[in-house]
Amino acid sequence: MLSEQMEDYLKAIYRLERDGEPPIATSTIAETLDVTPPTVTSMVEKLADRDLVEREKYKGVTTTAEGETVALEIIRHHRLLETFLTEKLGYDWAEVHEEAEVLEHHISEEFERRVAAALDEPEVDPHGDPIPSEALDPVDDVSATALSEHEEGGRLEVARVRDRDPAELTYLADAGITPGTVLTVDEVAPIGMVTVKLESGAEVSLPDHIADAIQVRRPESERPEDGVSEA
Amino acid sequence: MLSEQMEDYLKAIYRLERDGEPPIATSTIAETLDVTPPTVTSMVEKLADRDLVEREKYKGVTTTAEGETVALEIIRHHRLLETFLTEKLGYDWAEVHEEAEVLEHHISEEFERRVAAALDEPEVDPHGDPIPSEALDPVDDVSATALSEHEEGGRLEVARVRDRDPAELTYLADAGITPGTVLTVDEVAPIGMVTVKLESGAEVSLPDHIADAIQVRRPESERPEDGVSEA
DNA sequence: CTTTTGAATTAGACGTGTCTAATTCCCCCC
DNA sequence: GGGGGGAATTAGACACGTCTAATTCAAAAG
Repeated sequence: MLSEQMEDYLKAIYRLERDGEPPIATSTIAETLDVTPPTVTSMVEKLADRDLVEREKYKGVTTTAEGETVALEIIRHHRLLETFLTEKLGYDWAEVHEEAEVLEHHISEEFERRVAAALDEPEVDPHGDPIPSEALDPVDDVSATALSEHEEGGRLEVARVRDRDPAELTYLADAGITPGTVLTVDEVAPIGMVTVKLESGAEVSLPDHIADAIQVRRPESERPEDGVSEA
Repeated sequence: MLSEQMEDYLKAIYRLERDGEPPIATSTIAETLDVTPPTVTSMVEKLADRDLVEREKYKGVTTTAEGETVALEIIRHHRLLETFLTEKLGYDWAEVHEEAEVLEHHISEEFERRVAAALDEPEVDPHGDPIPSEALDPVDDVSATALSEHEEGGRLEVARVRDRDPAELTYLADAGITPGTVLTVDEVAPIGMVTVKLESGAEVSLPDHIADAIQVRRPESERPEDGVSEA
């Protein structure tokens, strides 16, 4: 699992990228998170080791697709929580931030889903900020069931990998599967597994529970920008 | 603040005390929390340093009144969360434990109050276990307002200190205020402060926000046992 | 093409929570 | 009342996230 701190760094870097110009400087991150620059350097090294950010020494960092996925996930948690606290628990909208800031790191995906459902899949939080959607538009799950139905054989682009377990993210990344990867589903091989073929020709077999985390779309479809700003 | 781990140790020790015979052995705690005995020894030393447990070397530990307060607080969080997840988010009662186990360490007192209110101050959780009450029976708050009204001048016993910030707990403990302490409210001195007099004759002035955390009752009143078992 | 200077990194340290291996202690049994 | 044996503690290590102080780098200024 990613530590709470790693999630915070990723979230901060992602936000800074949207405001200013990437790459993001060490000192900027340090100020944002209220830590010293050496601390940022060492944390950023760890993030880079896990391919969550791209790092150029002395220059700064940018998030990778994978890092961005994590950041969006946390931002989604945050905004969903703010909405929930306001709508369902009667918090004043001004006081939800602190609570959400903590809880965003500790809720499960199950909790996220249930809260979103209870709120009727909201698209903006009480501050009016857009809540990053769980699924990015024309999206399916690469899973035995979902795929045997309609996309089998077709070219698909990985849109997101909805998984917060870095062991699995790393596993997928090592196998060459990250957001942006184009793949085809080869067959719905042994029970409980899915086999996909990458553009490189490599074939990868995945257990269903991992395949389920991969969200895909048709390669050429437009990608409506996901508006995401300050929380 | 207490770490998540410290809270877990306290909760475990508290529970073990209720089952078996105190003092609780190092090895018992180790098994419960799935850590090694040396780890328990070192953690227990820290807990003892903060007066959250009483320790007898080579014998074991028992919780102090202060440690018990923390344990009960966490257990209350846990059971309130289980109830909330079940009632309001449609979780199956069998699957709430994991989620509550994590969240119990991260919700604020505000969240706790609002959840309890939303559930109509429940007294048992979905497993049927009693939810430790926020206030112990005939209880008031030692705060400027609460006290200027009815208990001014009377003898009061400290029932609980509802505060999870150890800096404040330590501050109070150092001042001689812990559960069981008998005190009188001297006057509602400068604005935003409360002055209390201890049996020792010492006078302590407290800012309202700390005084608010102290819950008192009349000294001789019965203390109906707070039924609390497994979660 | 130097020099300067401010930012970034390295070096070395610390507190927390954990571990394994070594040692010490308590207490029961003969 | 001395041994043994099992439990507990000490010793020493490590990963994490953080810090300060020292060093190195890069890019702008001359």
